[in-house]
Amino acid sequence: MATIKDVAREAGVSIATVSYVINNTRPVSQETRRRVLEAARRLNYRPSIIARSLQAGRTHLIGYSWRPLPPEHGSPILDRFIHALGRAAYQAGYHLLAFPTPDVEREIEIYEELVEMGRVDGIVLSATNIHDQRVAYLQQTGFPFVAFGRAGAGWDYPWSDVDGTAGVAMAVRHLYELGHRRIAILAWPEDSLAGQYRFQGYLQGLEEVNLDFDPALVVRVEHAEHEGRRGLRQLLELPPAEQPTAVICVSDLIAIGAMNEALDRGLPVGRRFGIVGFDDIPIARYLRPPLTTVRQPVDEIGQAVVEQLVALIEEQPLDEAQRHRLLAPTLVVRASTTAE
Amino acid sequence: MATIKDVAREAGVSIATVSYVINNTRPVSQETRRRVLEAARRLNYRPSIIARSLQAGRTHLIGYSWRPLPPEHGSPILDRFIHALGRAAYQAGYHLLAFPTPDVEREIEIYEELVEMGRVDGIVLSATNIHDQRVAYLQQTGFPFVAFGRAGAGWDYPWSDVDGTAGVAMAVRHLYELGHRRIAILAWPEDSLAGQYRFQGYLQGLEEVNLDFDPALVVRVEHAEHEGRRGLRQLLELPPAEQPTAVICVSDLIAIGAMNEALDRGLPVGRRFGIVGFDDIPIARYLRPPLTTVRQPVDEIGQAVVEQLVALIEEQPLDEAQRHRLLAPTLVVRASTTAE
DNA sequence: TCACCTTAGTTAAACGTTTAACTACCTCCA
DNA sequence: TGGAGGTAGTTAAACGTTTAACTAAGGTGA
Repeated sequence: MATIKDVAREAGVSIATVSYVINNTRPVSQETRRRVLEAARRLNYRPSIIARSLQAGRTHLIGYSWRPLPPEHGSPILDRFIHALGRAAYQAGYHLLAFPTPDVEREIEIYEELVEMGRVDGIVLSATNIHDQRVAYLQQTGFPFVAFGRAGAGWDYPWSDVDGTAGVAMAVRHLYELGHRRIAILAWPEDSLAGQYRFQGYLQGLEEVNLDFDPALVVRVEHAEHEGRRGLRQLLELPPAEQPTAVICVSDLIAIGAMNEALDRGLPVGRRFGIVGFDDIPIARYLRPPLTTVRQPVDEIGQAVVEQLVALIEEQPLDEAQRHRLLAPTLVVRASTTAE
Repeated sequence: MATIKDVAREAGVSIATVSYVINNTRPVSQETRRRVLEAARRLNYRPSIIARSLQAGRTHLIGYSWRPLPPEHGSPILDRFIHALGRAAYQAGYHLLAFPTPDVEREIEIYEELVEMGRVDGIVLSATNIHDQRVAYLQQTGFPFVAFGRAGAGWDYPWSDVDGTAGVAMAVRHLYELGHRRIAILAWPEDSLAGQYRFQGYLQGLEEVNLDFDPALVVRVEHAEHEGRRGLRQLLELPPAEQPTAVICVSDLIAIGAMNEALDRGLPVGRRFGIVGFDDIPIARYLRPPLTTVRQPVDEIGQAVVEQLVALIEEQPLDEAQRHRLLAPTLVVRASTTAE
């Protein structure tokens, strides 16, 4: 591997001159520049990124970690998010260091290691929770970080997020327009931040179309298929007149559970009994019936968090609109709400 | 951020001594060692990984790139593979640098950049194809790399792979035992290496159970849901007596297409008309009916390729058994072949 | 003619480690 | 008594860059 020294020798100049030519950081005479460039080309020279990093105190690496989920869940959104991050990072001149964290206990150690060894310049967080120790740690050390997902009360840091409220409200309006008047929701437990916003969208949607809120139509479920099933069962235990004619689910996995339960019971999923998911996971369109769902703008979020993080790292100021970015989801209408 | 100099000053020794203590690389007296450790603890010292990298000429980073797939496909296996790689890399003292490559044209540039700047110590390839320019480049430069997926003819490099042949043969036996005598396969085009091995498993399975090979029962399809549908349609255009009673699909996505088409036509998917997939994607178990499928041992493969790559990087010899590792998949039997 | 500026280049320090080579001291035994 | 050997530590070079400070040469204006 050729170094700057080799190029300097080959071109008959000092290494400083080579550096100035390569980085275009000071005027160099035509002739010398030509010789240097020529020598660099001949030797196939590339500056060592490590030496640069040491000198500059920057690695041009951004870290992203995710928590392992049981394989039967998959984590389609975060998977797509990794892709989006990688792409966006590359465009910004960075690379992505991706590390799955083991158990939540040892998680913070890994962050400390990465930060304190100077492995990465900044960190992207996702799936933050209310009292997130990673946030506490990073905030306290002043290390650059951003999150996919809004900050909990008491925190203030840059984030980008999907506007779950708008997404679910859209779903409510969609169902209302199809004639539904008793619309239920399978929501996450109250300690889920993202779940709260989506639930707000439910309330907001009901208000927009002038429907009364009925607590009996809200079931709190965990993120699992069998929980979706359980949620629907619980709704169907209501007296017939009080049963919903449509159900909004706070994730596609839950929607799959609800749909499976409905179909098992012979409910006509479609126009008469509507089911809406959230995420638009890749197979949503291939389910039977294909699932109407709220699509998260994952690529845009990846792009947004990288922009924010790079600004932080490079110490460019962020105004309020850039610090907190809420991206609009889209409603993808399929047969699970429209099939006759 | 404290450096080794700070620790040396604090402990009243030279930086060399600190280094020897930290790395346990030469005997140091009890007392001095105690003082150094104490100082390091007080200053919360961590060796800079960049400085170490520069000195050692190793980054302890391994690169993994994947090609972007259209979002309606998802790439569940490669997604799980990233997780597995990250975990395995961490355990081996490495980190994972994950980079999606843009168009195939500019792909090779990115590899050159990473390799020649010394960004990573080694590279993991996946989805290699017959005349893979990445393989050609890496082979030629002698840079350490391994692949998830076997080498094409003419190449020789370390790889780990799932034994697709065994997996499909298993599926054939399973269907045979259920009483099927006309078993079809929706296979990938012939230029797919992985597809070839799976197809071999089909032939091998037929032979094991003494069934004749019928070319009419083989349909070549691309990796897409609508291709699975098309494949099944084509099979059902055969005269009734020649139609298959079970179909093995070379991927779950194709199986989903085949299953959707079968159900649309009122075929009783299950014991009487069996469908088998390949991959065991996360939602396979939640399909209706749940999909019988061949599960790829993705975690083990991730582990295996990292072991191979680290051996290459650290110049430990690999014997033949370690150089090429074929991992057994498992057949996950669900209702798509057993439901009454 | 001389001081000063400009231009084009070089020298050397710095980034934070590791490690080979060296020094100083002590102990041991012939 | 003195050399050999061992122990515990230090010095300084090296890894490959960037960049501030310097030098040398030529041009310019008073």
